[in-house]
Amino acid sequence: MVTSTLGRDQRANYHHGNLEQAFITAATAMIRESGVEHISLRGVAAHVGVSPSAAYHYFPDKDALLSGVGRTLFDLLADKQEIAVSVFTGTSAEDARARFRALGRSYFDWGKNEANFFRLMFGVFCCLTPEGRELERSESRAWRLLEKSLNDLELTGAMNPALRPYGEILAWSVVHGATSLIVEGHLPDESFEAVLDGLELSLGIVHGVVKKK
Amino acid sequence: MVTSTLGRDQRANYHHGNLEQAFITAATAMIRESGVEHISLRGVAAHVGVSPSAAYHYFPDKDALLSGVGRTLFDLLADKQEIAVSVFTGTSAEDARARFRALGRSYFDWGKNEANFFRLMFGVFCCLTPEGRELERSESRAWRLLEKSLNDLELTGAMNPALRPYGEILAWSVVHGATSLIVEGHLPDESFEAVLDGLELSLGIVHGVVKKK
DNA sequence: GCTCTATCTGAACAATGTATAGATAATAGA
DNA sequence: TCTATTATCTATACATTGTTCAGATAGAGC
Repeated sequence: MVTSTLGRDQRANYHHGNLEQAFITAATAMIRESGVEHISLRGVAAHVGVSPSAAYHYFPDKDALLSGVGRTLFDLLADKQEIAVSVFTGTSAEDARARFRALGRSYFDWGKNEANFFRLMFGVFCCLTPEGRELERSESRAWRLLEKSLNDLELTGAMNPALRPYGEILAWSVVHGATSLIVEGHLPDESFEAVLDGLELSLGIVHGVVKKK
Repeated sequence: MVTSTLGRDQRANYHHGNLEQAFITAATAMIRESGVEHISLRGVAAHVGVSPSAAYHYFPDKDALLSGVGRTLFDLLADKQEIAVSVFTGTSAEDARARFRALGRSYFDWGKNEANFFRLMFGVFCCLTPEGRELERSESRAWRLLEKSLNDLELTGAMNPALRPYGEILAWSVVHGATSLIVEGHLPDESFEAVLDGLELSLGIVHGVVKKK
């Protein structure tokens, strides 16, 4: 049924299909509802239906498993953001602005609805190396979405060009900071829309492009 | 030597002076150089020179100890910020702007130089209740410093009054977000000054108050 | 069918958070 | 000053954790 060249892939089905993926999937589900701080390797193994030691054939230690989860979460967030942006397809300044807000809001919604994911991604448990993270940032889909959104804002005249060089890091900082502070309970939920309003105002107002309504 | 009315305080010196404070002090020192994720209650107790069980007379569990550390760290940060701001005493727009930057920079410096502290304060281990945190925010010295700084900016004409309602949450979000992202390695260190530049520009530019230099 | 190798299990270990019973020392009252 | 009391700390124990390692097992290749 399976050719010999697929032997290796087939052998990966030994007992549990792709056990590495099974571990990441189970860990993700358990983290989602309990938070990283309450996850044990043994618990994940039990959930997968496998002995704890089995994990060590795929991950050097528990941290590596959590980092694996983290990587998939960054991908998931990027998915959400791509979908959120794709809703607005026009080329007007209003559309560019809608895309920009959708981008920020999807980030916040993710943090709010998946707080345990958010805390893992940006917390102490997701030990991606600084090099790996730097690479990830420059290559990431989310970063390119942000770049594109800001380019649109500038091209449609919805943004002060003088602020363009600060665009990505400023927008990411604002949105990430507000999300973090709200998720951890330091600011009330309503703050996020206000922060978005303020950001939009402060980025665009010099051109007199006053947001409607 | 000690009057009977001080008996209770004196009894607190039983064996180790104020053991509760000793635990917090030791935990703080150990967290500072190793990070919360590597701290054990037993290790802290050993460092204090006391049996692990002794901790349970002052803290219901390990989390409570860490929260205690967190509370002192918020105080320490506020101290740093008060000192940073106090350097600039003038009443000009330039001074107001200098105070504003000093406030942000002291926040970032804290995060950068005391990354382990920063991660505890805003991470998953510092489980202050949402109510307590909300209270803390509105009452905190740091928040009042920020309020005052923004008032100064507005009064000296260094800031667009239309943005004043968003001032605190916007500034805190930007500075906290940039600090977090840099501390966790998602953005390079140099980003912070750029973010501050961008923030200052975006807050003030409508008035044509262009920063010198 | 036999051998080999990847894959997983079982048992073990040290370290951890925490509970409980008891020891110890300071205080209060006589 | 002696005794009883109470706050403070210790010793011990237990379940759970991450991790290691020797061995069992099942599938692949001949």
